[in-house]
Parts: sequence; structure tokens; C-alpha cells
Amino acid sequence: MKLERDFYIRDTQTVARELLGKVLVHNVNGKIFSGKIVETEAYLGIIDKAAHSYGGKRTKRVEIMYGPPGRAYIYLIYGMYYCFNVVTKEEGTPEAVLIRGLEPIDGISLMAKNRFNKELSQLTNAQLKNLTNGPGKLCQAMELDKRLNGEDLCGDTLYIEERKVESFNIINTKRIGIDYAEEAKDFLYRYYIEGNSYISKTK
DNA sequence: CCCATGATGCCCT
DNA sequence: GGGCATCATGGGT
Repeated sequence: MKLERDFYIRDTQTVARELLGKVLVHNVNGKIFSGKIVETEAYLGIIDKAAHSYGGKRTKRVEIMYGPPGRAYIYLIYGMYYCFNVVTKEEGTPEAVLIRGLEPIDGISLMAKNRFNKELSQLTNAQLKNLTNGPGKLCQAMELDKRLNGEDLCGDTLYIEERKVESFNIINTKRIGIDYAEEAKDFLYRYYIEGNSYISKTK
């Protein structure tokens, strides 16, 4: 079952938590990539110094965060990697959830090619674990880039669905890589599935 | 295991 | 011109 607009319009921390265990799907002209979401972070906009939209900042790059919920916000970071986010809350409220870790499901051979330019059978064990266990890595594996910025996740190209319900424990910690964000760096806005091997950083 | 470093481009001031 | 919601690599322990 594909997630509908109502899923995304809710409180951002709730969406971040409930995205765990759901499956992100990218259909590239019939080539299907998918992976189970195992790690997320909430970015809350106005009061959150770690968010691009902090203080209501509204520039061309951040504009998507102000738009309707259930769309993709994808931006280039450090000149060479992309980060994939899901826009939440009602239009006008610039919040989003960053997807930080996936457990690969469909299209794993193509992911191996995209990430390491190798056949799946040629990957080392370390490379297998490194296919999608980080925000930049999963974008490279799943072919997510700037062209998909603003893509509607309620469409047929890029979407999130619930395949089966399973139970797991959720760990809630500080976010990663935002040491500049002063008090906001200590906000407990990161969520991940306990024990999953595709978490970007343990601890 | 850990830590340090370089790659590289776009945004924003 | 500074900085960034990252990653791979290389060397030391």
C-alpha cells in the first residue's frame, strides 16, 4: 500500500518515526530500486538551527520545504553527494525528514553497479554493508539526484509503501553531522531500528 | 579499531 | 569567499 498525502501532513517527528520499516521505491523506466527505511532524522524549520529553513529562511534551494507535504526535497551536499528528504506538514510550514539508512530489497545488482561499478558477486562484505547505509550512499545506489527534487511521492516514479507490518524497537538519539547547530545539535530528532545492520552510525 | 584528510560544486552573503 | 544534514581512503594503534 502506497502512503498517501495524509501520512506526510502530520507532525514531523511522528512521520520520521513511522517511516521506519516502510519501503522507498524508485521506478526508473521499469527498473525498480527499493529498500526498507531503517534510519531517519526530523528537521523542524523555524526553531531548528540545523534546518535549512531555520528562522523562516526562504531561498530558492529551500523552497520545496515550504511546499505541500509528500514531496521529495533533494539537495547536493559537499559538492558530490545528494541527500533525500520527505517534506512534511501543511503547505507553508517548512519541515522535512531526512532518510539516512536503507536495507536494500529490489535492484541490488544495479545498486552495486551504481555504488562501486562492480557486479554484485564481486563486492566485498564491507561493500555489501556500505551499499545504502548513509544518506549520500543510498541516493547514489537508488539513482536519486537533483532531477527528482520536488517529485511528488504520491505519484508512480518515486514513492513509499507499506509492504508488511513487523515489530521492532526504535532508538531515538541526537542527529549526525550538525555540530554547527548550537543547542539544536542536542535535539533528539534521529530515529532508527534497533539492531539493523544498515544504520549509518551505531552508538 | 580510530582519526585525519581531501574531493568538489552549489548556495548564500 | 566560506561553509556544508558526506564518504572513501590511508595510516596509526
